[in-house]
Amino acid sequence: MNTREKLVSTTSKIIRKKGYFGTGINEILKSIEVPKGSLYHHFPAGKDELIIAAVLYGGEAQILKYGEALRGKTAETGLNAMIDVMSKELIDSNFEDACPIAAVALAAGNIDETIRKACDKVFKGWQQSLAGYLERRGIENTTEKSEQLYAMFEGAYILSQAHRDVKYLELQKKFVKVVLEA
Amino acid sequence: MNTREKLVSTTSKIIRKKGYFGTGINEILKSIEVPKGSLYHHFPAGKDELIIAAVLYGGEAQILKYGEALRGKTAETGLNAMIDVMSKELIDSNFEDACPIAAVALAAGNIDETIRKACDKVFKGWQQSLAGYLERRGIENTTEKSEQLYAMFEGAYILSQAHRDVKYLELQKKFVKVVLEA
DNA sequence: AAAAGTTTACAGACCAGTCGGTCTAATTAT
DNA sequence: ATAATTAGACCGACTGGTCTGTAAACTTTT
Repeated sequence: MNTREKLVSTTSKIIRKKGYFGTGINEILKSIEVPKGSLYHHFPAGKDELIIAAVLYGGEAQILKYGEALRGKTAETGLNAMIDVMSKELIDSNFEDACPIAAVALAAGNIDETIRKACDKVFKGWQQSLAGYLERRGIENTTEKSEQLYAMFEGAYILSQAHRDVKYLELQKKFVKVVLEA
Repeated sequence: MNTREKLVSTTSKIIRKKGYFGTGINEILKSIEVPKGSLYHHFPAGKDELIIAAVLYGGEAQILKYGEALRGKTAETGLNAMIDVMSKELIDSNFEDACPIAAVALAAGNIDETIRKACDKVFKGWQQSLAGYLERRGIENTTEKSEQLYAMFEGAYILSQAHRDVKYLELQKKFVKVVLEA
């Protein structure tokens, strides 16, 4: 793993815990023992450029995880497996890891517009990927339903994190069914 | 409006835009021209104590707004009015204001536990208030449905903010119906 | 193939500015 | 008088970012 990759993956990790403002360059560099010069060599525009790379990287990592959970299953069992993946992430991180995109997106209205666009792009990628999955299973109105499912999951994730209890995510299994049949 | 109230309401405003880490004490004090000594007189424990007060204050303000939107309407039209309130908030703030609680809750796993508990308390208050509202309209399974509705709204709010388009919130109107009838 | 030049990557001291927080003094209200 | 509140100078730690410099790996020239 080269210096650039280390920077991006570590930033992605810290972002999930502390968001844009809470993630400090010095903290990142210290944790992987990379000097500042290297950071500004790979990311001349500094923090914001690094954050954008981390957002895209985190989004990609997430889509792979979800894709694996969905693969080869019916729509309902696949989505339930995806919910289990989210629950596991929360529990494994002791409820410290937020959704990697939401963690940044929440402050996005007040930071550089290019960062918001990166979040937007990742969200859209997730949604389209899910829509394709539903389409392949002969479901109708896949755009609308995939949008709705992501909204539900995103909200349930946040509520579960705040409560330190995955019950909101579990509840989604019931309503996944309702949405698919709607 | 006394100094304490000014501190709390201003902090609540800034929190919505920048979250816990992005909200600086100096910025708050400067914007309302209050000296530091006053802050530490009213909130001896400093930033965290102020943030908690702001979270509770913001939660209370929100519940009043929503209550007003719901009042005297059927469940479905009331909830649609509530969705409109959220959309209006986003648009009026140029998509800069996040949900006042989510903005803090997202980092809550990594800051003082008492702050997370304040977020939790507000969320629970919202949910119970909505459950009571549904109950009074003769709807069944009100606990589960109010939890689900808040998860949906929370997620739709975040997605709408990231997209700078209230279409995700609008979409909820369709699924409010579905949830109520489930 | 050797030397010279050029690019890429790593390294960290250093900077001005800001952070949350403390402290003492002055002012105001009771 | 006494307590509550306002006022702001000040502190060390930390922020993101700049700067100069080194070292190795490529080309290019001879």
